[in-house]
Amino acid sequence: MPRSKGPAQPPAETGPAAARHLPEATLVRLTQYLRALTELRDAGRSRASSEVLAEAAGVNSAILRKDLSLLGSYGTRGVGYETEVLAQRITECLGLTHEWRVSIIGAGNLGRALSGYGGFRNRGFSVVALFDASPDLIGRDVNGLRVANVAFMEDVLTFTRTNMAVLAVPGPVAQELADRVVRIGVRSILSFAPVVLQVPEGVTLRKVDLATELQILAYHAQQAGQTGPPERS
Amino acid sequence: MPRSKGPAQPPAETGPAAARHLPEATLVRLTQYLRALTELRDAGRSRASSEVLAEAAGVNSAILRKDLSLLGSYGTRGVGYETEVLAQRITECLGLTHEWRVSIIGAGNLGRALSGYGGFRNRGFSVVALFDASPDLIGRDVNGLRVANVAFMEDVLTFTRTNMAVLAVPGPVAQELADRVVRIGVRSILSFAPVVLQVPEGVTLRKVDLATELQILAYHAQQAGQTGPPERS
DNA sequence: TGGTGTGAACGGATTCACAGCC
DNA sequence: GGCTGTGAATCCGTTCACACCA
Repeated sequence: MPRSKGPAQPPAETGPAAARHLPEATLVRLTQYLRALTELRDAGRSRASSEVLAEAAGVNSAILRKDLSLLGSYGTRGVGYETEVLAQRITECLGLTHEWRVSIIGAGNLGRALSGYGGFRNRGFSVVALFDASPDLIGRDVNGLRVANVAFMEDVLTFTRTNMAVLAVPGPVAQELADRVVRIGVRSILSFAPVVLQVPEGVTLRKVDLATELQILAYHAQQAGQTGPPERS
Repeated sequence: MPRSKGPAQPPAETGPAAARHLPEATLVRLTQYLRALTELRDAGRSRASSEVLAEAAGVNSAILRKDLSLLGSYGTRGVGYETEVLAQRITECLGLTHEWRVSIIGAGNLGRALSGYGGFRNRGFSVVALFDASPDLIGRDVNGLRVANVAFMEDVLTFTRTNMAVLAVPGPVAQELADRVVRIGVRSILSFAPVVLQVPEGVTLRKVDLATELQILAYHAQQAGQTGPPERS
């Protein structure tokens, strides 16, 4: 791949829909800015400075300005940012302008919790299917969705035009299900299974691991000498 | 706080329990190595090279060796690492040698899912209490735990000697509950609430945000031009 | 010979500081 | 005067390459 390191990218297109490749760390923060902007707007503020916005998003203002500058110039010097305009711009950049159809694989405790999570529908995501292998669950109604038999997953994924899959299944079956989901053409997967998953190039996989989170907390607590219970009553 | 930038830390202690401050990125990987080591050991392998171990953990071997070198010299040149010894060493570094007592605040879908998650108990974490504010849930049995009234949270946190709290509550009440948990002396919090939380210095807060994860997937999918449903049948 | 441990090079992300614009 | 947008400096983490050792 001839990726020259010359600073002069071919001009290509400098239109308002630019912002080719955003760093991962910036992406995470953009979602936080988006939430903060929505809150500010709902609170009636049509403008906000980088300082105010950064405070609401829980970051410092320098990195916020740096991040936003990657999307183009959407602020006004001496004034600040228009919450509505900026929120729209970020929404566009993140690819949230149309609905994403999410299927959740696994209707155990976690899968059911996810299917009922309100934060999805508010932000451009529709949960369109929920699968399980257990006869006790198949056919049951969960948050307005009928649990489908994972044996027929391919058909349902196709029928519902699923383009994102969430794996909420036990570790031992996660790889097999990931393979099936990928084979049918889904290229975005969020996995809660505590195992290493292999996916082919072109498929985006993100992982959330609850045990990892607690282990990291344990490390910091131990570092701070908090090996025992809190000593205050 | 006079944090000098001089490179020469006072020698202090160079014993086997060293490893003062590990970078955050390394911590995340250490938990993955630990899982991989446990799997390898359970599969009967008492030794593994950095190459094998890295493969099992889903990282490259250079960074693995770099990470492990921060814990001291626990490998043998020309041979590899003893899975048992190394697992023990990592466990020790992460502060997992004694049990951590976790309380889950919020017994909605997510809270119930977390309370039943087997990955905790296996790794040195005990779920000791589960709270909610809803009369419909208080007193009910969930995964062997009786849902406690959040109004009496302070008493129960003290009684159970809770030293880690998991917030699985709606955004609007998360800050208030975080404040109460901190006030009683808990210094490690894992939050699933989609809001920015303020905690005082000395308290470690980690956040998991499901909507953020999906939004980042959406960005990558859009980048790859997958705006529509998969086109394969 | 094979594989660890590590200095050095590299690259990416954050912070600083200020020029430029409203 | 105030605030954005951004080069420059800095910090941190990853990759490379190889000295060193069982």
